[in-house]
Amino acid sequence: MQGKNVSDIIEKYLKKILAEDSEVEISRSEIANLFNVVPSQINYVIKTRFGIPNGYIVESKRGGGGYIRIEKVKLLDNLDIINLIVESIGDTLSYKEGKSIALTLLENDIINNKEVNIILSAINCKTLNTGNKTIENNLRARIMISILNHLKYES
Amino acid sequence: MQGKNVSDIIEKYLKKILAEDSEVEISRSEIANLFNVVPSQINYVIKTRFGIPNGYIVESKRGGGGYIRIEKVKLLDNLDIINLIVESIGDTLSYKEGKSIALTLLENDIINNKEVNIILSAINCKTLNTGNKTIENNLRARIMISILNHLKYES
DNA sequence: ATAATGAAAGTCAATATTAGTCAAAGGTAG
DNA sequence: CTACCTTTGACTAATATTGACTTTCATTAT
Repeated sequence: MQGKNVSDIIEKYLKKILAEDSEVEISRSEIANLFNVVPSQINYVIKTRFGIPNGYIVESKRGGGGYIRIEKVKLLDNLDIINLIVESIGDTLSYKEGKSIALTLLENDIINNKEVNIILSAINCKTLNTGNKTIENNLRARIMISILNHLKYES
Repeated sequence: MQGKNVSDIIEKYLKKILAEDSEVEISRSEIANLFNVVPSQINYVIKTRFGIPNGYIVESKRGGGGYIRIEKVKLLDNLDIINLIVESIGDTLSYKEGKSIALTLLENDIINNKEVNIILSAINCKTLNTGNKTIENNLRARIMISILNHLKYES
């Protein structure tokens, strides 16, 4: 979240706009130029910081008049988004992705700060470590899905 | 306890900042350089002097713009109860036992009903099933202990 | 209409830049 | 001497940056 690397700065820039507008539409090359980075870094920023787990949906178009549009989704307006998140998990989940999901739930007032911490404790790398990363990620996915499914009915 | 060794000096340095700011963010290599030690010694200092028992939480990020952030947290007054429960768990925990722990926490106003349900979702038999009951119970113990440890403080 | 062209964005893998782990070696207190 | 703590460094892991190559789409030329 700090500003020592360009990806974080670009993330902040975009989120600042999204804090007011619920949607941004950018030209990849323009933004890349603005921050003096290679165009594909914009894809990197989007992929790592604006996925469904983070509460964003991204659309884009190539060719002439191309664009990238980032939309902030609201879980309360549309509980189906939780299903999207569950789908995006599939059967494997890293801690980082799990954390993004928990923070998205927090932002949408589905859980509070204490509950974020409970969830993060449960899916923690140290906690879930079994010596096998694949098994760990499968387990984390199952735990997160179980929690999400429960939240669907209780909130 | 005095500054005869570098680890103590680094500890003091960081705690002096934390006495005013409740949070420090450092670059591992910079601090290592500042005190003329190998980078991994910073990890040693953090591990031995800034753990949860000491009232600190540590977050970090690798790669470009990486950092280590140390946050001082406020320990809560339910410490004794939670410590007792943690000790009673050991390294194995059945779902039934886990459920009674969650209910004990509820009775003591350490968590609320929703939080009980989140915990139960996480330690559920179906969620944690790996085909091996022993492993499942070990895992459940680790998850519960991790959650309990985080319930000791506020962030 | 169809094909060629150019202007976007996407993918992926190599490289760079951090921090983490672990165990061996070196000190120090009792 | 022994047990514990500190220091060191080789190896590992995660994250960021870069650029060559690919795909998609609108426009222009035939």
